[in-house]
Amino acid sequence: MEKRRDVFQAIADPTRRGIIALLAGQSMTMNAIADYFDTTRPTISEHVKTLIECGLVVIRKEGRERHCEAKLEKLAEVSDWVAQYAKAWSKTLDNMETYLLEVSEKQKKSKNAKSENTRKSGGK
Amino acid sequence: MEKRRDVFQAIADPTRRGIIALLAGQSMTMNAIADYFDTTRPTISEHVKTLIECGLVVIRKEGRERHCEAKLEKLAEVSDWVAQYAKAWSKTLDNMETYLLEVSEKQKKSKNAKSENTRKSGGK
DNA sequence: TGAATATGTAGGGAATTCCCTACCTATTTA
DNA sequence: TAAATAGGTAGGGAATTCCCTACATATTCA
Repeated sequence: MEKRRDVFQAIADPTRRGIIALLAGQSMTMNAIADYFDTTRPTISEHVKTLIECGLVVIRKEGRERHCEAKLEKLAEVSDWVAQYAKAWSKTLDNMETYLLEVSEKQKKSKNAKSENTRKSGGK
Repeated sequence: MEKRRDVFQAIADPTRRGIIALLAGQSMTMNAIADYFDTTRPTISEHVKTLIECGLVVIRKEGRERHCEAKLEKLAEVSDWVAQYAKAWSKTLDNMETYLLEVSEKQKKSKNAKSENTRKSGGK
């Protein structure tokens, strides 16, 4: 019964991409997430579980609540995979480059004393 | 029973990602593709069909042969989706930026044959 | 403590996925 | 033209996915 739990599989489902979109803005409880969708709470719970299992979401317990936080570093696996084929479509490439440059410029300016990124949550 | 045929679903399958990897280098016939995998030819044929249906592959007929070509612009849908969350993980962001800059430099200047693949071999 | 709240999970059903073995058509070649 | 070659597709089976309705557990509140 071993299911395939990789990031590619995780983001294949539209509802899970929706959950990611929600959590990217702020962390939310299970119920709050479920309110955004037509499906039932248990179903959302399962989707979040899937996201947790592949490292895209972590849970912060707070009393009886579970606050779900996006942990989107794992999406790097996807962008790495796509990036190796980026040379095939230069137009999009330029857009992306521009976007990324812009974002990282902002980051470099705003944070100076923070340069450790050595996480090891679910790493492989 | 309409199946969901979107790019996210298409790249969720490891074999289909393998086919994309193959076709990114050069176009190949169905049989040639099938030779690279353990699965049977009909199975590969189905996978390619899926890729065609979501626009990642096109077919050029040549006699009784079907030459499959990668048409990876559609992957932009994926990279766009990922890019909107890129600000969340700066480390990977830098890698990506570096990579993309490098690639586009090559494009802007000229076509030099320089292939350093800093791929991580630890697939799964 | 008992009720309400937040969430997890079991069990199951319908649809889909992934793979296989035939079998069928189209094209090339002997 | 018959045989070989390239490829498509039907039919089916096993596993997985996605969703649901109970039901169970933990925490907070009255």
